Amino acid sequence: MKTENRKTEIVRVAAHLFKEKGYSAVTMRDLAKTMGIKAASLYNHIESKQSILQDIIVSIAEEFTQGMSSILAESSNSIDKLNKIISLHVTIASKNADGMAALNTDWMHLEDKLNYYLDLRNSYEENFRKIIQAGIDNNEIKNENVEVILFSLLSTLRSLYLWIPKKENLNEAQLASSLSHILIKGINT
Amino acid sequence: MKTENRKTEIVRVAAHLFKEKGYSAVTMRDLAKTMGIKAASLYNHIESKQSILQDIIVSIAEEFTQGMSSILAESSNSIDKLNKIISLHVTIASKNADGMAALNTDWMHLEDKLNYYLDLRNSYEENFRKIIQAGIDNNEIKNENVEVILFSLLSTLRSLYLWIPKKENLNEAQLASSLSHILIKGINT
DNA sequence: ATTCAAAACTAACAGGTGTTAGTTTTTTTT
DNA sequence: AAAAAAAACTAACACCTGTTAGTTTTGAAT
Repeated sequence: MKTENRKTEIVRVAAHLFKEKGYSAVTMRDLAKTMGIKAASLYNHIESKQSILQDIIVSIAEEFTQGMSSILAESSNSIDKLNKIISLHVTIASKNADGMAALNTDWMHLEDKLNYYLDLRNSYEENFRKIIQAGIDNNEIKNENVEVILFSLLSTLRSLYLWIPKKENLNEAQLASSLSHILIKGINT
Repeated sequence: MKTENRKTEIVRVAAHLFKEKGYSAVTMRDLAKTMGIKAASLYNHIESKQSILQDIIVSIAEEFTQGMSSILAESSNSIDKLNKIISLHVTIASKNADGMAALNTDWMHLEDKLNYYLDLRNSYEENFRKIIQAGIDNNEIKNENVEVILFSLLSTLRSLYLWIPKKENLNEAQLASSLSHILIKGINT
């Protein structure tokens, strides 16, 4: 059973460096040194620096897209959907905090895949917005400005990657539950 | 009356470029081209690229520190203090969204001033934490995990710079009010 | 033991980086 | 109009950047 091949390891280490200094400030020589090899050797495994960023961001973006798709397919009410979105973010950020950092702060350095990423992100936000609006329409959610609610929720959820690695004494279920109370009880009736 | 000297203009333009691509990805030649001059000419006005980042981040960090200090000096209750913190963030993010971007995403590229910045940030967070804890202690705020409340509020407030420039149809007072309802009504009793 | 592929290496490239030195042009002050 | 100050310029530096080409080492399969 092949567990983690060299390429996957490189991408994982790169994501960790990207989180600390950002994509542009991490050189291929930095990455190579952390891997214990020379920069040129990286190219036996990866195509380019850019392809590493693509791997990191696209895989996570697609994970969110698929998660949102599952949530929409379920016939639960709006608050249930929001709770599942919260869990989705907690799960992904817990599993891949480094990758989430790249997605949040380095997406603008995507080249070929930039438009693809932006399309996924816009779709995600639009679905999120519709869930909130539906909740307002059927009195599950207070009649506040939809954009402010969306922004407030997404800001918190998108920042989880910064915070989860520092608080290891809280497990995923506890965190999701606590966030649900704080975020949802604030906007429901 | 001297309005804006050349150095201030350079720092302002730099902050705008930093917001779009990040500190590391913006070159002095990029900055010079945007200013309509040659890169070497920048050095008649500024000391170094690093000094531009310092100017941007330190001035904002000190603005927050001073704002927090004023809020603490007032003898209002915890919810009042939180509302004033929200207004502080809305005001600063509205006035200087580009600078907020640098503070949020490029602080790790500070060299000499890194520790000073981190000290200010830690103090700010600690004061914020104490306000929340005091609110819990005297029953103004629900007895939820303080760290999760702090993280949730700060995440939203720190992300304002991303969002304010896109929604120009909402004025500062309306935004602060709307945020207060959404963020505070969720955590008070 | 030999073969073969995976993964490392050295050396180098073409162009980009922040910054300095010295000079010329432009603007302001007298 | 002359002098002084501010702000631009050209040219160059020492080093760093991602990446390629060609070669050697390593480790597993035959």
